[in-house]
Amino acid sequence: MAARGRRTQRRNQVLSREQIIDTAIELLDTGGEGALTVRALTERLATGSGAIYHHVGNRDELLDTVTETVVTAALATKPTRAPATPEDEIRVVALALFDAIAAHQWLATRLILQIIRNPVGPVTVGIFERIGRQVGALGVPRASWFDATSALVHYILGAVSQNAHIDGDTSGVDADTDREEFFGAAAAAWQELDPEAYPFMHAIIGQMSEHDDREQFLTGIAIVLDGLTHLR
Amino acid sequence: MAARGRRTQRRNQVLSREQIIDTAIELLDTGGEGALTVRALTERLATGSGAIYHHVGNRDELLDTVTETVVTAALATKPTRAPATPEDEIRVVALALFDAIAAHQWLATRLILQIIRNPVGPVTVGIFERIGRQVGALGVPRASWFDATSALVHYILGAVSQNAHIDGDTSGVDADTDREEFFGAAAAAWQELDPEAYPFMHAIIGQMSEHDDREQFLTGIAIVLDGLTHLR
DNA sequence: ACCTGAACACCGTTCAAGT
DNA sequence: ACCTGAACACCGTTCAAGT
Repeated sequence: MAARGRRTQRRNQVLSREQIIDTAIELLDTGGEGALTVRALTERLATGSGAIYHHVGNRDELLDTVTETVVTAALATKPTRAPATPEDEIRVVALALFDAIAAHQWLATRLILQIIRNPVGPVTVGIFERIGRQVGALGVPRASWFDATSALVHYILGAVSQNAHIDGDTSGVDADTDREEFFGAAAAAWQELDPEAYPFMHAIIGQMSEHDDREQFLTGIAIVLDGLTHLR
Repeated sequence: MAARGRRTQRRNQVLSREQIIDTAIELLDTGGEGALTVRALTERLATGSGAIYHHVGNRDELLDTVTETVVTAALATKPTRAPATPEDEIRVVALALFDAIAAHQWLATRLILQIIRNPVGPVTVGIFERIGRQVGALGVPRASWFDATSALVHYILGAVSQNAHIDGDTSGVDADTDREEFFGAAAAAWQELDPEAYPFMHAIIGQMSEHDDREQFLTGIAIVLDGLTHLR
């Protein structure tokens, strides 16, 4: 937002960091990580590669910035109804991440990568702080705050990543391989498994084809929250 | 193992799939994903690129195969003492994955990527089946098996991924940036945060620098297991 | 300060040719 | 069947040169 004021100050700046970030997101959403090339950026933005490097320094840095932008935006959107309980607020944050990854399939891997590489970065810290506050309000004793928050965050990120479905590189085929088809194929593949070697898989095929990702995600959160109450 | 018999049959096969996989793991462990190039492989194995493509078809396929190999091996190692309870067995599986990722930092992202892209692959199915059986033994009602197992697996994979620490590309600096230094830096970074904006982060700095990853991981599992009992 | 675009080093992958 | 290695198309990144 500070940059917006600057733009007019600096008269006619042709290319801006925000523009690069925005087109990068477009490219990523359309064709996955493989589609974000410096050349594709220069083409869309009608510039030279040097111009891009002048603004973002690095492809990897750009990817991190983009991830940060998307996650921050997701966490910032206010829910329609103000959350009434700490549990509600945790669900709001969790679902925001869930939806962000559903909207941007490339985000799952990038988010994890960023958290691994930069555990003190704004993304990690932002999520932790947001969830952590509720853990206190939940009645978890102070000595267990870190453990409790870690458990929640780890679950959320794990679940959310697994739910990214569909190829990260959407280059190959139709992007309309939609969820029904997807789960149908999965159920069919499970059916193929040797029932002697995989009795459990066979036992849950029915639940698999009926289940709803979002609901299952919320059930998982409920399970973890429930476990947290015993830390009291 | 079937291939070993074939090796003698086919007389003097110079290059084998296993060899390629093994050197790939070496390269990955040493220098991260960036170090696994076809050229590096041809050099170490003293062949041409065509030879490698004759055996593995694809860099990406190789990466998947390697991931599968490492995960399968990790899941196959028998614990010193046979697990007595379903909870024990779950911990055994979870810690096996934990240790595998600690030993191969590149594994975290690759594992997630594989699970996203191929949710019916042997890796995903293997982990699910292994954990799922215990969930039944735990007394979770059949109708909740899928939800319960998902919660556990998602937590495990989330937690385990976050604990990969240190750069995926170990190219840049010394790989000996060891954990003490790492957590020291993290704690210091948290200290820098604005206490007004990040009260929770400040509240847990102490726990952060004292905590043990492995123990925290087990605590998390205990929390989820505890939550599962309420599904009865 | 901001941008251009040629040049460089390095990729994954293919393929005609060899054994 | 298995391997060689040159060739191709495509990367990210740099940098002298322009405005």
